[in-house]
Amino acid sequence: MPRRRITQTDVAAMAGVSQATVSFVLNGNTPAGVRIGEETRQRVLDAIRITGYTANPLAQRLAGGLTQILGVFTYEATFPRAGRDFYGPFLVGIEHAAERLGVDLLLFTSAPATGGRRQLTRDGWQRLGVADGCLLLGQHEDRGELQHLLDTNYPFVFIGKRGSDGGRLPYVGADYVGATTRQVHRLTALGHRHIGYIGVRGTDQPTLDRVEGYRTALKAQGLTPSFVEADDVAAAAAEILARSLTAVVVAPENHPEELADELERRGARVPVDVSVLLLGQPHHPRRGGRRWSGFSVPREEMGVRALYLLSRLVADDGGRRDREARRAHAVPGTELHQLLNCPDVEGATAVPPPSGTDRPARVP
Amino acid sequence: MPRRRITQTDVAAMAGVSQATVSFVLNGNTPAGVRIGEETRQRVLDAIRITGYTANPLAQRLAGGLTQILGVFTYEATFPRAGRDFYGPFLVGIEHAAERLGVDLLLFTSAPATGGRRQLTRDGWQRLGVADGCLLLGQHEDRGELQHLLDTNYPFVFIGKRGSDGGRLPYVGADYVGATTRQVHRLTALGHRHIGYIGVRGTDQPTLDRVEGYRTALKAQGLTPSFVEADDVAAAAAEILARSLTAVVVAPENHPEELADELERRGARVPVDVSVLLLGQPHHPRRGGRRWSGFSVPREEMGVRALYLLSRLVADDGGRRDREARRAHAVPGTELHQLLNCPDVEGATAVPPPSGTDRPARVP
DNA sequence: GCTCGCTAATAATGCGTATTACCGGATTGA
DNA sequence: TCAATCCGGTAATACGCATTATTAGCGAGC
Repeated sequence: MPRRRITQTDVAAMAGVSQATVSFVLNGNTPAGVRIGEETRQRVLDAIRITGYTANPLAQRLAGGLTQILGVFTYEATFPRAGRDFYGPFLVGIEHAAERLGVDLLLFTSAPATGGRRQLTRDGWQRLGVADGCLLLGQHEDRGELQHLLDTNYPFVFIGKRGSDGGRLPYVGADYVGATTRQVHRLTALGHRHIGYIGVRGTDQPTLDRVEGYRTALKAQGLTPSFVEADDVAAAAAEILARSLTAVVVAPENHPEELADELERRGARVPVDVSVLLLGQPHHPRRGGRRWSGFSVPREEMGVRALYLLSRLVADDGGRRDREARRAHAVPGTELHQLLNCPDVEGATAVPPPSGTDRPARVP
Repeated sequence: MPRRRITQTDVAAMAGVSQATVSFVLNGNTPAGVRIGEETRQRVLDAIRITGYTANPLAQRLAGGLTQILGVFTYEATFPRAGRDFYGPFLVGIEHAAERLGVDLLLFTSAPATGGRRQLTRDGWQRLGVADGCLLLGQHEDRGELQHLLDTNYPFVFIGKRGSDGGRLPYVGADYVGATTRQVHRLTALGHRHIGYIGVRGTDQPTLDRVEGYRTALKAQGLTPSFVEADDVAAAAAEILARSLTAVVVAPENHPEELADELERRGARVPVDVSVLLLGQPHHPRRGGRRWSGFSVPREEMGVRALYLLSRLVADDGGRRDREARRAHAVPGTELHQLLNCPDVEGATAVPPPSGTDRPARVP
């Protein structure tokens, strides 16, 4: 009952040629010494049309070709059962790009999860091989794994800026430094002089970048940084008031909602007494919650760009010929390291400081 | 530079045996006539451990095995750029199940989209072959495509009940009939006697089921159905008031939010004057919008069950031996047709009818 | 007559695995 | 002693495709 699928051999039989001829016609390739007459070519093409033949991606790959499948590996669950949907927006972009590229997406959901984090173990390496290349999303990174990726020359692209040894790791990231800098400038333009940074200074790249942006912007304005590294919101709020800060910037993972609540509980209105700029989108938008001012991370666009970049890396790698002519002229949008702009979000949590504390820098 | 991956031949060389022996040891299979000594077996296993060998899924599949990849085909974009995220909840469940099954997911994003709908054309058939089986999500269905699926004996499972010719199509659906029936009973229990059904009666399965549930429940109560098939909310609202309905049931795609607004604009308060039960989750939950009463579709659970079912179909199909002993005792949770319960949502849009119109059926 | 050079293909091989067919030596049965 | 049986494996092949090496035919030039 399960009738075999049409193969090149079937097509060949129908056209009265050899399987190899069919392969040549399909690929348009006539590698040095092989010629196919126009008449035969047409016969083959007709046979293909009639039988509705399509290549078997697996066999192609096994024979050294490409599957037209691109992989997506997430270090955490791609679609979390609980908690915020972090990867969703990326996938929207990734899928869109995949559609345009005519490529299927392979989600590596089988990777063994150790302690909630997926590992790219040896078991996983073989599975990667099904795809022509792979997108890596998530903060976690394992030196050994990355080295192996580089060693085997397997095409991959990180989503999210890679700082350490970033030179060799292709990525598409968000410009947290620039965006954070701009947020501080928004505040100083409103007249703020005492601007704090809320949150523990972790070692993940986004945090490092936010801190750098904050530092840079304050220095440019001749102001002194004020880091509030409290463990809980209550302590943070107390510290903000103790230091008489009129504005703070805070990353989404540092509980801005709760912080604002805590501030108001202590009599400081947001934003009238304290402006709050959010360095990214809120994690758990509340129903009827605040409309945060700050910036947004272009996740969808990152997904698109990352897949395009990956696609190009695959193409470069797949076409083993003429390696030199490659980066003769860099194709725009396919640089190995891309930092996308994070557009400002107007919102409603940034206003001039209360009079009597700071003064607007310039009165219109 | 791109060092070859470890193959069975490499392992064989290290263990001093033939490639075939390695294959036998790996599969535990000793197909009638082949015997492997315990000592050799251990040597092979050691070699596997040392080299970190893992099977290449492509080669396995090509040789008639399984890839441990399951496909997901959506007739519309899986992750829509705009509009509601319909498939998301399903994917949460699907991914979770995939993780447990140790299986990767292949998203068929490359299928050519004609007029916004993906087609499963001949071009797609070959690509399907990469996966051991496939999940189909979306309302659209093409007779020819389905017939082909059945003919080729390719394992697949629909998400969403399949009515027409449903007998042969495996699916995991939601019990819209039962859930809708229950909603009407909720209303009658509150004392409503004039209950309308809002929305054009489409031919898609969920709508058919909702209408059936509505009909059944009303008949059981000795009440007469009242279908409001207006094109726009204004007309619908007018009709509701003209017919003096005290409660309506409405599917999420029929703009319940706008309908409620329109009713209140005309002086009828929701739910005081008109109770509204939502037959499913709202499509575009508003910030600070109503907390709808009604039921919810267990999409996540549907995803889980569907993938489990698919996995079983694949296993049945893959183990070509002893076909008969198969459904000797049906494994629970793997019936070919599954209808999942849609739990009630309490909400705040269902109250007893205003006194003077209807009376509570029973006063406590 | 024989080689050279060109056209138009085909035969053969490899990719990594599963599987079938076969084989060589040792032990047993008569 | 010779065949039958059993043990422990190997060789060969197929899967569907890409690619390299090779072949057959034919007209021209020496």
